[in-house]
Amino acid sequence: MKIRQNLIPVYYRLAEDIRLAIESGKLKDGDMLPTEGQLGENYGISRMTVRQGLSLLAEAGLIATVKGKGTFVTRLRLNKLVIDLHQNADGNPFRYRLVGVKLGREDHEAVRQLGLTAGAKVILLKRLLYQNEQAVAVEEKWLPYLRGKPLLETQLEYADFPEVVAKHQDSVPVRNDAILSVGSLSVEQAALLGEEPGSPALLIRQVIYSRDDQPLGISYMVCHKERFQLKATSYSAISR
Amino acid sequence: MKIRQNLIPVYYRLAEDIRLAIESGKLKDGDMLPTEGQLGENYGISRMTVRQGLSLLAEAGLIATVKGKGTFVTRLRLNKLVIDLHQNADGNPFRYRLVGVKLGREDHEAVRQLGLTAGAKVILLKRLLYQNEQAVAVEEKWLPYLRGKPLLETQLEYADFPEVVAKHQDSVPVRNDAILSVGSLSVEQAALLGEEPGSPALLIRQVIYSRDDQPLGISYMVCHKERFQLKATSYSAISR
DNA sequence: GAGTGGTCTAGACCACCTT
DNA sequence: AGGTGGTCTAGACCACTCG
Repeated sequence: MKIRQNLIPVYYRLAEDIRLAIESGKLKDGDMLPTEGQLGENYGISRMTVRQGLSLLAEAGLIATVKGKGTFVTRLRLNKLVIDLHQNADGNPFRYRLVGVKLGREDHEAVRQLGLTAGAKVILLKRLLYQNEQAVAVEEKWLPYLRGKPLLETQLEYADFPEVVAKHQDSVPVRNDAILSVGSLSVEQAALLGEEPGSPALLIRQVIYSRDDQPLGISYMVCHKERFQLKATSYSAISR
Repeated sequence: MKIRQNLIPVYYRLAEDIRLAIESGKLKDGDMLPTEGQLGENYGISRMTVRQGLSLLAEAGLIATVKGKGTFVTRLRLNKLVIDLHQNADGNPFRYRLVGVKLGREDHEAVRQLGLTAGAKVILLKRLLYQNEQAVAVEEKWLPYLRGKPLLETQLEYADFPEVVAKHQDSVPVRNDAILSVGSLSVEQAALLGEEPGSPALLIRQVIYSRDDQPLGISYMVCHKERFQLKATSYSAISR
């Protein structure tokens, strides 16, 4: 005879119990949890179900399992932060406006980094990022030109950089490496943002790679230093 | 009679097979995978084992399961990037050097944000971040003063901000919110970094919270614009 | 009602660690 | 040798979706 609480899975409640014990300080960094068998007995559930609960905590970085030894509380890694390039620090998403498309053999650092054979054509896209009718950043993207893979206007107005690359390429994008730094506005960028040329700006340089580490696209974002702030957080909830 | 390949778990090979199918383009965004039952038959394994493999892919963001409908390929979310404040863009970790400790009732934006009662004491720590014998950033940290929770010199020289907070506080730090922006060097900061006062710099403002959203510490990092670049990546491998 | 993923069981054997 | 987590089974019932 079994009584089943359908609303909340048992493994989830186990995970919540342990999470609260950790966050309240009852379980401290390095402490060993009861063994999976013991937890199963305590909750009257099978070991596989215990493991399902513990896997949630491990995913969130709250515990670490060591084969042959046990399961231990780990201090949260709060140095690892997640940024979402979709949105500004206030949580609002961006609008895009295309301000230029060029097709040809540009001479630019990005073109060389795309690793193209000499004379290959590249596409250069310039977009303005808007928020509340105000320009907040300029984005310049380089993509290798592929015949039979037209760029659709709608994509260019709405899709973000990884999405544009995904739609335009045959290869599947699997990685995006970015570097954040500080630079200054070019004359053209300053005009688009309504700022003084040379004034400081946040730079975000993205390179999107395929599985075999071929660069599929490069993006330079130049962000207005007051209107664009990047938010990053360590937040990692346990789900389900 | 069973033949067991001990080196690589079956669920892992299942996950790798599907991952390669996705990354090579054989399975496209939105495609439905075979059902869990079918995959189990194909590989001659039980459904729970299939699910274990699929959970790896779901964790990495390659697939999404929908109850009652099926399992579907999802385009990787390459907008979400992870930054590691432990290290510079070149992958080398930092060294810290304490350049000042103050205990008292400071008047600063950070103190108000700590939500302390009027007149409560705060600790102000100033550290220099070094790399290859070169100062790359200045860090200023505010913590509420707690009696009986001394700050150890060794921690201050080696631990990063979340670790210092964890050691000094009774409450458990559970979240770190950061904002990245562009600012300029104060006279003191410029002197420490050997730069001109007022020259642009990357600002990283971190606030560490407890479970009940109490701020436990605030950190301002001011980074030399050539010597300090932040690396961010979307990379998410499947493990085990 | 048929098909799907979600939860859960009560076992089994294995690999690893400690004593 | 005994304890731990890691892998895996062959079922079961549930909740959800769709025709």
